[in-house]
Amino acid sequence: MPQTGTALRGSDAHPTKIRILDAAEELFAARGYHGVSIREITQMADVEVALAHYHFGSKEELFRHVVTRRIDEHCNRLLAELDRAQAAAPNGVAPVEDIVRAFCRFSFAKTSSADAGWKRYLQLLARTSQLPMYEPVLAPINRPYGVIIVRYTEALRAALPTIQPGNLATAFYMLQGIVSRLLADTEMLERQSHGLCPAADFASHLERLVPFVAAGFYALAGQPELSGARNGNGLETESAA
Amino acid sequence: MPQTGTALRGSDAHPTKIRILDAAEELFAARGYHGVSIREITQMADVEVALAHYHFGSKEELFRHVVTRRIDEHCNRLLAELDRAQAAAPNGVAPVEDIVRAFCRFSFAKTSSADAGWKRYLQLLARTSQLPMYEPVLAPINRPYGVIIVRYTEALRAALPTIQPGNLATAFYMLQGIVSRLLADTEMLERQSHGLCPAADFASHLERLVPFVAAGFYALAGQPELSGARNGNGLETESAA
DNA sequence: GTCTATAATGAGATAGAC
DNA sequence: GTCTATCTCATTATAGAC
Repeated sequence: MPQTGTALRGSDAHPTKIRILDAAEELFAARGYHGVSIREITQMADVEVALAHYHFGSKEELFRHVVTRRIDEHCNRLLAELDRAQAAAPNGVAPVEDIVRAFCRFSFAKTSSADAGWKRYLQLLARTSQLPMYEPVLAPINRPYGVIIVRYTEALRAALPTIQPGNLATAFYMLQGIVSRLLADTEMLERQSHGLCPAADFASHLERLVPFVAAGFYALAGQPELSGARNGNGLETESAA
Repeated sequence: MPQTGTALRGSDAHPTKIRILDAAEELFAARGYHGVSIREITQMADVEVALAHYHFGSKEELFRHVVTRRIDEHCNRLLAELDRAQAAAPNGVAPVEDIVRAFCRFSFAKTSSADAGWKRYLQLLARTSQLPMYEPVLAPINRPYGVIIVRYTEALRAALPTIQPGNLATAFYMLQGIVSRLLADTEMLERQSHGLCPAADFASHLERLVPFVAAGFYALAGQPELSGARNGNGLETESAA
């Protein structure tokens, strides 16, 4: 009988295509795109090298597939969390704290869950998002993620009617930097805190992140927009003796 | 006459060793350790491939030299800025705002100055510090940087006597995440703000970062230490319909 | 869909003349 | 210190049998 769809192989839990994607996800997250070879990936997946090319064509295409496999669910959940926060607010305007929490909830939950695949995918995004990768690879990430930025920015503006646009964009960007670093998880926080803040304890991270970031937003909401001309505001270090 | 030290070549502005280091710094910052070949580096430096091996031995050694070339001055300046902030305080206890500013000043100034070398070095650190690199390469970075963490943590604790150790470590870690992302500079902020926050305008970044982060520190200073047992605090997403 | 075999290229590193 | 030439190995990718 001709099997038209992807079929499970007799003995293995997952079909070849999935095994390659899983291995690629793990290795790309650990060492980046250039730091991993297809041979390593197929070796970890326990399949022949040629199968990676058969299923995905090229290494670049494989990387794209690793990202696009989860990006839609990821973005949908980020939006769903925001919707939930706004629905819980009486007038539809969620407070900053709830918006910040909504932005973290799904990622933190997946990273601290038993689902190693999601954890590695989020690590991969967090670690590579700070590198300027070629557009063909980065485009499938940036396109859906752009919607998230817009929706959250709107929600934050509604929660902070007095905030200036530049302050809002920068504050949200700082939130993203914090979340990204927590998801990248190089155990730096655990080392710096001498074990007091375990890298995997995302419930604690969230309980600290929310008041920290919310207070930051409120502080910037009370600040006027910066003027274009600034002199002597603390960035010159060369002239001083 | 025998020239014992490194000598300038007749026509070029810099000696070979420096040219290789400069090219390596730029390329490693742009694409990471694995994304660059020695041949690319020597080509950009306009020297023969063999010279990279003559001067530095191996690619890994070359990368180490790129980092260690500036790490001491970098760390000394970070400490000097902190000393300056503490000296300016009447009782030697600098306020949080000044400590945060001290932590950013040197890096921000160098990145927005005309010195492209420092900008790339800081980019390299910011971009690779989120990747779990092998110890032999990362050790020369982490050793001197560890002193910075300790000194700044002590200063922050003095400024915030009521803050709990876990909250302090996490807040400082969040500050590092923000600074790191700003230095990595993939122009994400500029895109998200529709050009309102130019990536290179670090004076504005600092004016927004300081009140944001300081408010976050104050918020966490008023929070009790987290208890070990936490249930149902907002990280479960699977069960809900 | 899976395997073996191989093509074609680029990598890090070294030897030895100058 | 610098250059040419080369060694050795790993890489991506493909062709073709099963």
